[in-house]
Amino acid sequence: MPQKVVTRFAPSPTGLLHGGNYRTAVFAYLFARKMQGEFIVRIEDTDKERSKPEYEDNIHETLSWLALLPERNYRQSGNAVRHREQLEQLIKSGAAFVSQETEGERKEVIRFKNPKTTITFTDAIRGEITFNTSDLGDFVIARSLDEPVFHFAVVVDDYDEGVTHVIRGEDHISNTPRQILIQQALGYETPIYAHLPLVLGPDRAKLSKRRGAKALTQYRNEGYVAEAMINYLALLGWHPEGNKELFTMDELVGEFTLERIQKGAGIFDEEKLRWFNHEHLKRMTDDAYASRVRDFAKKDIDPRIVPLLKERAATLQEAADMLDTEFGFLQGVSCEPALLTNKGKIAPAVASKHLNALAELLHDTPNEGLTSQGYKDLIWPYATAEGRGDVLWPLRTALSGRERSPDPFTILTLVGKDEALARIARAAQSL
RNA sequence: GGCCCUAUCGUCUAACGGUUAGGACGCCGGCUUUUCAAGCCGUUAAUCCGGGUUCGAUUCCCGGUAGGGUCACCA
Repeated sequence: MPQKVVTRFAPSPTGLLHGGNYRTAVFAYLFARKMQGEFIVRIEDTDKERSKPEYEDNIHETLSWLALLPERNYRQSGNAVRHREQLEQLIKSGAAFVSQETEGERKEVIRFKNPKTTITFTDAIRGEITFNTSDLGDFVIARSLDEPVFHFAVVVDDYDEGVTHVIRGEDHISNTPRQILIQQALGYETPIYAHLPLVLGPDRAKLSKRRGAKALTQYRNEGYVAEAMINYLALLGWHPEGNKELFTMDELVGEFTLERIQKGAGIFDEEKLRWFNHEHLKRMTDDAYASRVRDFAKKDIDPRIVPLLKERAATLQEAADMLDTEFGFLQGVSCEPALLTNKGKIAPAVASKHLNALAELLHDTPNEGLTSQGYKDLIWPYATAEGRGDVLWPLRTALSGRERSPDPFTILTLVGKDEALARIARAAQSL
């Protein structure tokens, strides 16, 4: 029976993580699930100066938002006993030594004795990569027996946690040879490496907080949904066979392969993310959609407008905003003459004449109301005869009180005949 | 600078020696239209350059160029 696949996401909690960071998590998660293995998360907090609990919390929060749930959770600082033990062993075996320093912050650090050899490993995405380790020198693996440095701690942790596939960013390629050196000195098997292409910002530079890359949680705050974010991230640097682009998490798991990961870097494109978001929003059931908007906007939402909202809003934020703008007419209207006349383009007398005529037309309709199409059938002949712009603009603004809104027929079905008549009368009066 | 990685429309990408180089986002145009959206249709747009290999290169090899990564007592 083949060894069970274990992948890991190993971020350091030294800041808010961006899309590039989480794309790594997406790939590691997808691959683990595809192989029916385990996905684990390890918080690399060996840098005690810069690691902050709030960043760690943010990582877990984001991961659970994205539904990238790990089988196991670790914190690197929790493995201190093993680190010390393995460090001592390395020193005892002569593979590492305590070095007296003339520069730097400490008098003594622990260095790895570089065997000055050639390391070749097969990257699952790029193929064979060869390094000569000579120019690495005797690199530092710990500040002291109890303060291991990244290169050393990752090696021990990955081994102890049974990690079989190290899926990480391309920026780690040049770290790989020294990690392999440590593995060899410790007698560990080298895992399979898969170095992902970098995610770049619009400026073509590596995505970074300094350059304005957003924390992923910010997208959530801006009304992006996890389904869309996962879908977008998965397709940034990877592509399944065929032209399909919209996927659920389970579909992605089914299609995922390391072989189809891109080698070249990709740019994070918010426009495309927005499109994915809208598509995923549109695919939700009305109930699911309503509850998302309700949770996001912290407001109740009229179930009747859900289909309209779905069509118009690309993000939950936009939907929430429309509750007050495009759909604000549900709460009532106050109408300005300037709006009713489209800033004077329609003569007030003409507008009020049409409004009164429309009121008469509506008056004779059944009280239970018509469908949107029904109202259109009722009004259309009159509007066409009198000039659609002159008739429909005053009608729509009288009913909506807004420059932008759904069409008047739709509004009619939503506010009902009586309320509509009241609004029309009030508008006509104001002219 | 040394070492390493990479290179198809503006962007994300398909092609695994033979295609009019396909799709998607965006852009632009049209249709629809009372507004704003949405929707539908359409247009524009790419194999970095130079050598090989081959009957035939986006595809394989070499070189160049460009971009990126990395050279910490950060991860």
